[in-house]
Amino acid sequence: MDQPSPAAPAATRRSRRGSGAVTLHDVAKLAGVAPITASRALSSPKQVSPEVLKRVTDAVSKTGYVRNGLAGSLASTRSRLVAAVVPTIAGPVFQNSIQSLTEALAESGYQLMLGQSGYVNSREDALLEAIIGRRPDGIVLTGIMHSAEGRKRLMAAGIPVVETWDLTPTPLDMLVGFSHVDVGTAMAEYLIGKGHRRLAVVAGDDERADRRLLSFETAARAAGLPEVVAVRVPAPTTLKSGREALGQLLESGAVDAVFCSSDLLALGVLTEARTRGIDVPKDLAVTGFGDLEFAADLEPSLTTVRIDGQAIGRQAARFIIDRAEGRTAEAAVVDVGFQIIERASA
Amino acid sequence: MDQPSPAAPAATRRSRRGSGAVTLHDVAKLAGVAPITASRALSSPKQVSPEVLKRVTDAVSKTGYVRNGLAGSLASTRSRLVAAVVPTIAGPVFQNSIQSLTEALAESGYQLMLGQSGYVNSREDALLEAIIGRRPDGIVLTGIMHSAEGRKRLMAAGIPVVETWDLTPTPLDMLVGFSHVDVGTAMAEYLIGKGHRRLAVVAGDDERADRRLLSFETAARAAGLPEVVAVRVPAPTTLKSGREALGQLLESGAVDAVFCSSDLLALGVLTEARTRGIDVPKDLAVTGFGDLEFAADLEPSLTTVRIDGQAIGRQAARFIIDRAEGRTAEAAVVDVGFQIIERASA
DNA sequence: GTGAAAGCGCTAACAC
DNA sequence: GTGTTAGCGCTTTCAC
Repeated sequence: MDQPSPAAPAATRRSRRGSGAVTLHDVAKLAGVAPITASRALSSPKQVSPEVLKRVTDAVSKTGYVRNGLAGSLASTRSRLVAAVVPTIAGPVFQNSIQSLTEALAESGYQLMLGQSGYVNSREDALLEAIIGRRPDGIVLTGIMHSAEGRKRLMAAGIPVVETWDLTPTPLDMLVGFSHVDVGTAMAEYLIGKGHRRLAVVAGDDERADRRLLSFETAARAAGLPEVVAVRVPAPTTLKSGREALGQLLESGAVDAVFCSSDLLALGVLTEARTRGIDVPKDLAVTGFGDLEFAADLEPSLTTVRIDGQAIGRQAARFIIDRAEGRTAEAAVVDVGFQIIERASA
Repeated sequence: MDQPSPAAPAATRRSRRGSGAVTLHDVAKLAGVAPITASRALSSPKQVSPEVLKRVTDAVSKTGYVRNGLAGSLASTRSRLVAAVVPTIAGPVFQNSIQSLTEALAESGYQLMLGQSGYVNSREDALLEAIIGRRPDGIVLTGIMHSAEGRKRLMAAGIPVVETWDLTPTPLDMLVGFSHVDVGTAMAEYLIGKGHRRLAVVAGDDERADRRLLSFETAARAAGLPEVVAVRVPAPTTLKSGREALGQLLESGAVDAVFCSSDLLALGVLTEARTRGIDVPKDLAVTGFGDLEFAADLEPSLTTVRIDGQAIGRQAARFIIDRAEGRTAEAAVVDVGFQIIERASA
């Protein structure tokens, strides 16, 4: 049965092109079944007799076969790949989301593809093209897709999309987030309720922070307070920006409460306040945003807005997997809300 | 020339299966060329006459065609996908690397696939299988691949591998990192040189931190100092762990310098020291590891070990792209080194 | 510079 | 439960 050829290594050699790797064909031949049967044995073992199953798994371990997912995806039009787009991975804000997203996906056999759009939207289009080209089973966006071009492409691609970390009356598809407007309002009311009158904001230069700032200002105005002093810093926000921002703030006059658009910024403000001998919270109330892991253990501990990033990631995964498996996703929009965590700094 | 069928939408409908999306065939037909010509027009425009190029690009924009990378990868055995494995994305340590890796890859048209292995190696095997199945053009590992099974699989797969953030005399393939042993030694010598005698370490429970700890202890012993006091904390490290660790440290007697295995841990130690009225650096020297963005702006600013995470990411990308494009990677091992950044805390 | 033919490795659809 | 057939959408090879 063997061709008169030089003694070949265990793994069968394929005809002309290809990677030279072991294929399902090789496994099937070794197990004495048809390729499709080997395929079934690997992807849905129950559909196959125990005997055949054993022969196939034996052949797999004997050859060291690893399924070519590219070929499988092409044939089945299901890639089990999910793309996530974040402004940058360097900010700690989205880490929890990405982590839980990755985990939840992995549990169901899906893999995450990561793209960074930057805070400017210029790269987004090229990124989108690269992503769609891979035919992921879903795309998770950080924030809302605003660009008309982007929306069009995404809709045309017919790939399930989850927008996150924001709320909009006009979601592209699915959505899991919370209202930045409500955050700004709630924080203003919280600080006002604590008796603060001269409010300030240190906000990163990004669109969501802007909206928190705006509603914060509106609420302050509505309460008859003096105009909110706002300092803008570049995104992504840093401790350093926070320190510098407090300096600027103090120059522009008296201020008794600062709402920072990230916990890192707040840590900067806290640090600068300390070096200047400003007592927090007595002389100055400081609040952050994100409730990062370190917020509770700062000195003073940080009053901040808790966003359940894990829940966002998990829910986004659920949404996409449900779609991919053909289950109808029951709800297209989930508002995970937020919570003001009262601690020592305000 | 048209079949007597109901007026169809712009995009041609395909025969039976498939995604229903526009294919290269559709584009080619519209442009009046063969599919392969359309393919060339898109992937190597120079090989095609200007006239044909225009007809093809017009057809692309008219149809909204997006290349199916799955099919392309299958045919060309080049996926332009690179996998990265990190213990967790939640620690800030690897962020710079991942970010610059992602960027460098994107610039050359490659995409990043992200996998989290956790700090325990149990998930690693399943992850590896999932990754290899996608036939990435390269795999970037955080740390060294130790498991024999993992090494075997990786070698068998024939995929370029870059191990990072460490050094070993027996790399799997390519390597870009630095010596943790040297870091430990250098930091011990630095602190000893500053006159400190009672050294301590707060280290995350991970294998690389272990090695820094070990060489730190060895150097202290060699200098005739009393035994180093070590506190282990769970990985990933947190500010909270740092605070608690200092508490433990103080119980075990006098200590005048602490080397923390991450800057976050060091921030915790700094915070706890302040609340206890311990003056840093007068009563206690504190050093970190990582030189995270915030280290320079803490109060006191943090003496720490700078690792150029960006360089690691960039070099890893270079390595893999060079391999993928068939250029011989000139050097298989790059030691990016490290630097002790002297600031106020020690 | 352009094209025809032949797969890449897998799975959906339809048998039996 | 298992097999046959026919692609998924692209690119390689080899012609012209």
